Amino acid sequence: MVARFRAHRDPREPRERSMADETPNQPTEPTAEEISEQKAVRLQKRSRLIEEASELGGGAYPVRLPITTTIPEVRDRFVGLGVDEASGETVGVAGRVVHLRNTGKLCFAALQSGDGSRIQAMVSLAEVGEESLAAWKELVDLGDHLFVSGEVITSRRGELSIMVQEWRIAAKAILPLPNLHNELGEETRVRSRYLDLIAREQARKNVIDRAKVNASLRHTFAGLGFIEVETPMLQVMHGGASARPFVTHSNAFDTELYLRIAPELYLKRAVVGGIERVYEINRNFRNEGADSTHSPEFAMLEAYEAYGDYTTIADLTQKLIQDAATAVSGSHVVTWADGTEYDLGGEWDRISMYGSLSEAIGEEITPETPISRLEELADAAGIEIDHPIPGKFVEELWEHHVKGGLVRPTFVMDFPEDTSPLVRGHRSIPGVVEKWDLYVRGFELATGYSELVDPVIQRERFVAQATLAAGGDPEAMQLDEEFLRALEFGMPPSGGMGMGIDRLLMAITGLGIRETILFPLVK
RNA sequence: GCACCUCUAGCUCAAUCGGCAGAGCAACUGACUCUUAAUCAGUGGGUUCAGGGUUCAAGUCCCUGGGGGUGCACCA
Repeated sequence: MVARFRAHRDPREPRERSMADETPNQPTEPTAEEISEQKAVRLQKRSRLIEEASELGGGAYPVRLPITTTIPEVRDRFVGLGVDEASGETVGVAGRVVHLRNTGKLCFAALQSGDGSRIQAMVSLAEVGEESLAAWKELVDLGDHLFVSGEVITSRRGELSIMVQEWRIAAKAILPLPNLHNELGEETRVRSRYLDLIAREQARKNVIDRAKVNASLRHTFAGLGFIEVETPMLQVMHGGASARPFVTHSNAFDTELYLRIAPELYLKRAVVGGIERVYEINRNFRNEGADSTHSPEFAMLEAYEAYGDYTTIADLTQKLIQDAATAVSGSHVVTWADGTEYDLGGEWDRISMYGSLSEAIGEEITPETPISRLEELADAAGIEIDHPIPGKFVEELWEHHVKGGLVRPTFVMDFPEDTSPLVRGHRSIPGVVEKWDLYVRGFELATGYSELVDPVIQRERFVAQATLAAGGDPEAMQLDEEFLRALEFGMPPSGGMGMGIDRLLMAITGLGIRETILFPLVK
């Protein structure tokens, strides 16, 4: 039997078999022994459907079906139907077979649509006749897409059903669906996300929530007069962040190109050009480690607001996130996948890094605190630091003493100057810069600045970075002469912000990063 | 990069001390006009991730490589 259908399926097979002896390393079609029993059976059914297309109507993969409505619509419309009632209305719907019970003269199938809603199809000998019923039993498998038309009724058990008058295979599945009663293993969920989407409500919800968040962000921006732009992802030189880039090659220009690590330098050019409220939502690529909160490619939001500063951009960030939370859960209180409720509402705390650290250790720490004292405090806390500069000690001490205690969303403001060389100095406090990090759910969700717009200082700092790059630091920025030239024409004072979209989803849904990405990179 | 855990049927998982490789669902044959993880009778299905080693005997122990996960380090 297997040999018979294979002749239909693959006419090249005899040739390949003879070639296999001469070139055993060439990839060949799987032999009959390599195809699983279940796949072989389904391939036979597929062949039969195609051969007998005229009799059965449509074959295995019809191009068009007389669909009149959707499964969720039917469920909605006939919600009031009682038990063992007939509606008198005929519909035609399609869905994937996720449950199948064939008894002697009455067969049942549950059809599932893409949103996960289901409806039962009942195939009765009395309605369709012997031939159609027999064909149903022989040809319909779990996992097939099926079209049915018939009257909407409820079964004796009260299940909303379609009493089938006509049915057709809408698309024959030749691989068996996974067992829907157990969750897929974690690896299969990620590698075969399409199966995860069929099997798991949460997987479908994740996709929809992400779309809601993206739509909400754009809606909020639009309401505030921000313009969305798209800037280069292939860049001649990488800049705007400290990170290792992916390198690729352009045949047309015969040059190395970098996948961008940040859109910052282009968005600032846009601000120079007069697009005073500008943002981009797109992918960044960083050739670094991957773990539960880092992905090599990740969606990033960057926004710049001319005549704003790091406080106005913090206001904007809070509104963007609160609106997104509302779009997903209907309020500022979100419910994570584990059932925890998390409140993103209200005005978020804005604490200063030095102030909160001082409070936590009961000792006044300022940019003037001598490095010897910082070293003692680090030793006491068991912190080791590779490149001992005062700001690094302050940041590490802050992470050790304060970070873990942040539960509510919190802006941590005013960072040490020596660890943030590319940020504008604070307007009134020497030694610190106008930068904040937003912590939500214990991780850094966004970062904002009063942007450095002085072209002379920017050039000095770029030169310093370029010196590092020349010295072999793979993360140091290159000197972007074109960007500096743009700044020299004058960039208005601006607030700027960057936020990881994947992390925003994590904050709203409580999921790991691989769950928030539909198709995460896997080897 | 380092350490630990893990990989078995289409899917989810068992397999005691190294001793015949199993279950549920799925599949196949048959019965059943209200099933919905149906029931009943019967049947088939395995390169135990790959390669090497130890042993009378390896899913199990050892080595090398690969995939996945977790922690640490690095990193925004």
